[in-house]
Amino acid sequence: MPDFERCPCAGGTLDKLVRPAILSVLAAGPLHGYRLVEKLGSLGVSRGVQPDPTGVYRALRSMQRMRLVAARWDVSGPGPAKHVFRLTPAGKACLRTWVETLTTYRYAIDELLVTARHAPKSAKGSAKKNAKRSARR
Amino acid sequence: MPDFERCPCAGGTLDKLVRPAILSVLAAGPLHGYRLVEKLGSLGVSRGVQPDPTGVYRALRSMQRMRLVAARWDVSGPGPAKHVFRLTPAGKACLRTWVETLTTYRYAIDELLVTARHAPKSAKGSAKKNAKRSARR
DNA sequence: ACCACTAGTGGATAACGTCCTATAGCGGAG
DNA sequence: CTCCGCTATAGGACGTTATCCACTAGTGGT
Repeated sequence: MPDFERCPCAGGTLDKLVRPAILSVLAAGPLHGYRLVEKLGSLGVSRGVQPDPTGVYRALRSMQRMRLVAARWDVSGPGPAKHVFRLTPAGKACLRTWVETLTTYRYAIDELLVTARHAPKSAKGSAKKNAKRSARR
Repeated sequence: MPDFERCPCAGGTLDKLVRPAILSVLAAGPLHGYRLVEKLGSLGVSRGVQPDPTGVYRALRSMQRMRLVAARWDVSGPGPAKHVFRLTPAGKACLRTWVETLTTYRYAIDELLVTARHAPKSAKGSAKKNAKRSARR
């Protein structure tokens, strides 16, 4: 079997969870981008690896344009200025929508897993082409 | 609250499942693209709507280049020529990898759902910021 | 002075899905 | 007979999203 390192099946391209993850973390309280990245990295959704900061920052700006999060600059503490984000009511509504969507998505994956585990078993067990699934459809 | 019609949270962009879905369907036996699209549409992963044929065809060609599926032309029946695809052993291995990946992914979604449902409840519950500001750098 | 860490960003690229359009075979309505 | 519509496949253009690389800037340690 070939190496599936850069095949989507290896999971490298399964994403789309950055935004709901951000919203989830922000739901616990305002936070600035850098800490957010750290939290996301420890969230399990990231499977151990720190998410790309650029992606997080861009998602934040996008969500800010959508009024899902509001931002302010914090220059009080030490170090560089921090961009602190907090959820807006719209962001909370968005998160609730995400919960519904992800629940549906989870069901879809469940169903797909059942379908996937149905047939493939062994590499040569498909000698039932004559078995005819008579009814059906 | 704004309309979330074109927000990712509405689920319109949750995808990445076309490839494993194709592999799953093909695991049950060879099929040509058009029927495949129909099957995928009735699979629940598609939430009722037929997947975009172009996307399916492109995924098929991509997977053909990766030797995950093999194709032949069927001109025996009536109507236009049909491109019939079947899984290769590599394709079956890929599907098994997908099963592992999606299982992991499902766990990540579960965890994210737990996190998401943790805090947001009402719009005013986050009055605990003073509680633990002391420690931590 | 140099370097590492914190904090935030822009550019380029690639993957993937989606909309619109085009083709070819073929069967039925007018 | 022509037009229409369904089956079946495919290309072009576009938008979104993630990732890699490089950059600015503050702060403190060697």
